Amino acid sequence: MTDQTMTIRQMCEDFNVTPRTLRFYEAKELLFPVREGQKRLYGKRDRARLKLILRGKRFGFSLEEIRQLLDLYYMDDGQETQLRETYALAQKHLADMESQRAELDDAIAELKAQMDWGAARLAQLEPKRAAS
Amino acid sequence: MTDQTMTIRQMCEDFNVTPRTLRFYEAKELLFPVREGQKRLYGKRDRARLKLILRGKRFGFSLEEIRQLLDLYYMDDGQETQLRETYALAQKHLADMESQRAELDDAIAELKAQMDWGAARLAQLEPKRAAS
DNA sequence: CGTTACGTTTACGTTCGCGTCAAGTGTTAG
DNA sequence: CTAACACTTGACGCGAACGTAAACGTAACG
Repeated sequence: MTDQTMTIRQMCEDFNVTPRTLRFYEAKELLFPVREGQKRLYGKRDRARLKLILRGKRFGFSLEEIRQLLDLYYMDDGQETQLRETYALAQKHLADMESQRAELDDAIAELKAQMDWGAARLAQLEPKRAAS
Repeated sequence: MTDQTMTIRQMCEDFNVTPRTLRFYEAKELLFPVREGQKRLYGKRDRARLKLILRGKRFGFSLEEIRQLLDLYYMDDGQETQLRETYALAQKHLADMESQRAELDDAIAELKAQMDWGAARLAQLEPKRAAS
């Protein structure tokens, strides 16, 4: 574990996932840990990617969608065509995320309204400490 | 299809789902269409519930979680204990959704930054119309 | 009266995202 | 040397959320 690399265990603890999950992501070509002998070593790049993977999952993206998006974050060279495609893909995802944000705001507002209504009913059901 | 009820087909078209999906939700006790003979008839209540179901799905909630949450939106009577439990559950979901919103904002900001960087590289790669 | 259209139930199949053994390969501690 | 431990690669299993095919009901249309 020279440099800033870490073993699979450390990764699991840091990100609260299982080894199975990390190997699964590797099989799906989402992560590319270096091999030292037979062991996997995860570097800074892998940690950044994993962070994005887990975030993407929270937003309901599939691992395959995430895999394609990850390319956007790691294009140092990249041909122009590739760059354009990835850029277009990112635009779609951005639009998706923003509409998702709008929906989420609506849902939050509705849920709050419902909860206010529920709170009112609870207060009405229990007027014990009304004279405090 | 008297009153304001609709058949399974109309529901499918309105909400862009398959009949299989609606029957599946019914089997999971998320929807309760009335029966006219052997056919299902979906009313206003079912449409409202389906809307909430699909919304919940977009935010990564499982059907089982959604089923429990739906009770909050349809409690006309409800015992106090039940009401309290549902209220507590709703609080957790609200917290979850708000943290999700925060994450989403971050992700959107990051993605935008990446896209700006990508746009700059694209402009640099193609300075054809530089003298316009 | 046939067939076309829409509905039904039953039941097995599929994809995703891992969990869970099973069995093998180093590497270190005693 | 051996036992323990960490890591590895299969391979099968599993729950969620449907898809899909088979077989049947029934109502209307020509």
